[in-house]
Amino acid sequence: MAAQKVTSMEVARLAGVSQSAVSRVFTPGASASKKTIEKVRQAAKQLGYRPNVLARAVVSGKSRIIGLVVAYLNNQFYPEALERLTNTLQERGYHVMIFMASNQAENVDSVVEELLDFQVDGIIAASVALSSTLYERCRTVGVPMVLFNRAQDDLTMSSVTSDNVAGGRKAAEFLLAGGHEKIGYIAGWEGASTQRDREAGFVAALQEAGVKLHARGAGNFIAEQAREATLRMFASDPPDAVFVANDHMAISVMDTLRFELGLQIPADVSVLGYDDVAVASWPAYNLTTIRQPANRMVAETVDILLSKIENPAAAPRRTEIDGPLIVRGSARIPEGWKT
Amino acid sequence: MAAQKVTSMEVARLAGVSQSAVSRVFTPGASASKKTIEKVRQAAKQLGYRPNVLARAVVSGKSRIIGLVVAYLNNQFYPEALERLTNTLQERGYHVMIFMASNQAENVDSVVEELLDFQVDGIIAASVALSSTLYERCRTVGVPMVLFNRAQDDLTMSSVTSDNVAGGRKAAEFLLAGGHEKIGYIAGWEGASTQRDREAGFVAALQEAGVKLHARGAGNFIAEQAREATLRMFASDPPDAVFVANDHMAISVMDTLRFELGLQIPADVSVLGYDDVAVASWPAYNLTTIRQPANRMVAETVDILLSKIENPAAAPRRTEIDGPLIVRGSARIPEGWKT
DNA sequence: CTGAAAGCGCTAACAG
DNA sequence: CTGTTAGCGCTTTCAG
Repeated sequence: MAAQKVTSMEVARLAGVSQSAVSRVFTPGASASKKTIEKVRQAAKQLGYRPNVLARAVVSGKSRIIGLVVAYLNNQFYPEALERLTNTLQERGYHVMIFMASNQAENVDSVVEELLDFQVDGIIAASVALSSTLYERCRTVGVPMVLFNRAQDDLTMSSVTSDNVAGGRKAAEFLLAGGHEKIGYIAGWEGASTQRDREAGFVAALQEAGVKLHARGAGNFIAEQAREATLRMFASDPPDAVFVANDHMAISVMDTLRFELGLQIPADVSVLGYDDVAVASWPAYNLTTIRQPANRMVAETVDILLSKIENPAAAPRRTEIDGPLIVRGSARIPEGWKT
Repeated sequence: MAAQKVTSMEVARLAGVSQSAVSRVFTPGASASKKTIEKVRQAAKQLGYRPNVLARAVVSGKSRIIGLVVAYLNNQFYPEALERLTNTLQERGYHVMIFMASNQAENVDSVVEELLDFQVDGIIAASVALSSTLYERCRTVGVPMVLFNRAQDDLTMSSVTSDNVAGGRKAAEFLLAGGHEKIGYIAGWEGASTQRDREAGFVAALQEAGVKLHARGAGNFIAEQAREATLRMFASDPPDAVFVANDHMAISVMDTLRFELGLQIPADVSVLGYDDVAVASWPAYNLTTIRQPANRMVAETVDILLSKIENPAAAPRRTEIDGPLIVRGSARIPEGWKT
């Protein structure tokens, strides 16, 4: 029966070396003679010793823990991103502590405080907004943070998003090219920069073509609210095309259109989404959408965060990754549309 | 500008008390005079002090970190469970460190070792199998573990699942009552107890009715493999009903049946799933399925784990939670079927 | 390269 | 109730 909890001291005793020798053997950047390493490894294995990373963190000041704050997981984009994020960080020798937070700013703030208590080396805030005082706090404490899939006005804050304005434009151009004239928009949560940017790009492109938004509803990024907004929007003078702020809602909009209102897609109405989550490609939906390149967004997020951890003086980066329009069958395809 | 990292010592100095007094004020079970508490709180606020929970963990031996090991997040059941798990634990004052692991046992093992390095107070293994040596290791180290949505033969291992055998039976009874005669089954990953139990219950109930399985395919819990299995199964002498080991695959099966094979559901073939994830209720699928009560499963999991943490002598619990059949439209409804 | 010694930030007896 | 004194398990100078 192995001991309850083996310390470096016990290993040292068995190996006949000092405790600090043991420490060195298990510290990446340290040096020890081949013989010592051998003896220590041997003793460690025999005892089943593994360093206590918490104690290490206390003295070294590096916990190698990354705090991840995330709001909702029912939008498929997040589980996907979360999985990649965790894997990538794991590969780089970091570990993820996860915190759920609703979008209420106060909640996010208190949650980040708890996170700081764990001496996290960095924070990834996925799709949540946080107060500037809280951000300020992270900065003075010296914990870097990057916003994932959300941006804030503060230019000192690093963030990674897709190019939402450009994405919104692409949606408009596609609908316009398809000959649509009555174009509606179903918005996400108004507090989100992603929502605002997508809409801004969309409306701007419409305007440049001399078309004004035919109808607007708010779905708040919530499926049921998107359904209600759809019902309202189609009650009278319905649009012939709808751009929905994300796929999660777009799916709900399609269901409502087809199964509650008996409309054909895209014969009666075209639907466009944003994200390209897995379900968008399922034949039952076959949703035309703007892809958010989750893998690249994750890679970039991790890059920014780790380089800031390794070099606190690094300048903040605000990355916007361009995502392509994925043409499927939920929206009329303009004649001669080139891939 | 607040200091970089404030220690209890600095607070003590400012408040004019000893360092241990500060500790006491911030330790739940400790006592201090009203005056001391007041002074300390005041000084702490002024300095922006918060206790370093890592240091606390080192000395107290309690990290209040729970390690969560999870394999895949693309099956919607897991994000849902993960969200609840995290929230519940958060409310109870614990925090979740998340580890992704593929189903390869070696991978799971190494990941659990890393987890142990963080001195986690407990482990939740969601849908992964781990070697008995690793489990043994957790036990000697004194870290309780509970299996979520998976069980193992070892009776000393706590686990929480739905009643998969009963669920399998319910599926069979419903199909039988619907008058189906050629009944197929699409299996999940054979290494999973959930898969085995669902199939066992299903086949047993069929057998008792004198019906034998018409066809069997393996989908491995992976959507694409379920599609291929479906194609194979329907190539010749197709069944008139299929029970699929989980919703994730059932969705894929439905897509294949309708869009690749041009079959009507349930007119040509009935489909039954297992889990009742969110998408099952979407009108585009409207999948009849056995519900896994995620909320109750999570509550039970947390209960078992925390009681084992608080009282290490607690006996292991193996809970199987009964889940109802949710009748929707993907399978023929037997005449006079009562809810 | 190696051991001794100091110390990370905090909790937990222990006297007073 | 409070301050003093030991540590927790580990990293990191500092001599040798």
